[in-house]
Amino acid sequence: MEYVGTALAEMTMPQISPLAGEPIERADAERLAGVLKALADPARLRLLSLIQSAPEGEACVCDLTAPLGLSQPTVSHHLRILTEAGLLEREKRGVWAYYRLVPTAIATIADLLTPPRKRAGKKAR
Amino acid sequence: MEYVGTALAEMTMPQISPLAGEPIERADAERLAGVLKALADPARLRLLSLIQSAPEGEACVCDLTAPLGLSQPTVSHHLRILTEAGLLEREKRGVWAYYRLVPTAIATIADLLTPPRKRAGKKAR
DNA sequence: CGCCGATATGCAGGCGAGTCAATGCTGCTG
DNA sequence: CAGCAGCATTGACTCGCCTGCATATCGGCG
Repeated sequence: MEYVGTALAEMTMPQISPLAGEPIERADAERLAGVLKALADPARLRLLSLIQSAPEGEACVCDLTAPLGLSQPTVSHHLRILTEAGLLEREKRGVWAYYRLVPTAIATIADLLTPPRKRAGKKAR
Repeated sequence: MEYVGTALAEMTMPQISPLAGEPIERADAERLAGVLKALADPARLRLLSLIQSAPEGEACVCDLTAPLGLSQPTVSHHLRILTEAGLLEREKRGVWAYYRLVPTAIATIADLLTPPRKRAGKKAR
């Protein structure tokens, strides 16, 4: 399979109703739930954390299996889910596959959750 | 079973390592994943949205089954999960059970996800 | 005090998710 | 070019979760 299009990208542009104001639609709820589901796993949260705190902000699979205590296929599986959710990006250099965080992806999710009340400090969205 | 103690409450006080900086511990990852798992469901997202946008910011089960298109036991089940996750609070008045959002619960989750970089605008927590 | 309405709980079926072992694929390296 | 190392994919197993039906519980009303 080749990459079905980063659920986050679909929701970051067309403003998905954040968890505030009007009741959200079914489709919006399902898309937001989809991205949250990608986050809602201990192994994947640790993967994001590990990658982000890695030397260059990037890491390859072989660096991640040990700290997680999971098999290489399993780690690869989780990385795939995070990538398809739009949270990670993959770059293959030689034999290694380097993963890094998509810059504003997680912040976008946080913004979708946070009610608009009192958010004067930030750029007006 | 009677209410095992609002996973969010356990993580909001003792500063759970947010998804930034140091690699997060297994226990932290599991607790954060637990709360996110409560959020990562279309029906529950819609419940939160419906309750929040209800007249007094509160709603009883009988008002929620119809818009969701789910049976009453199922709605009750989801409300229970959200309550145990620390996202909702329940108040029983007469025959009805009114649910409302725990004020800063969702914002707390958003803060745990957002990296600390460039968060000058907000109060220094 | 007995019935009815609003919720909560138990139980069961079905589907999706996490994990690993085995295997295939690709690009280095000797 | 033959062998090896790093990753991805497949298949199978298990477990947890969403949902509905049936039932128990609790409060109000006639």
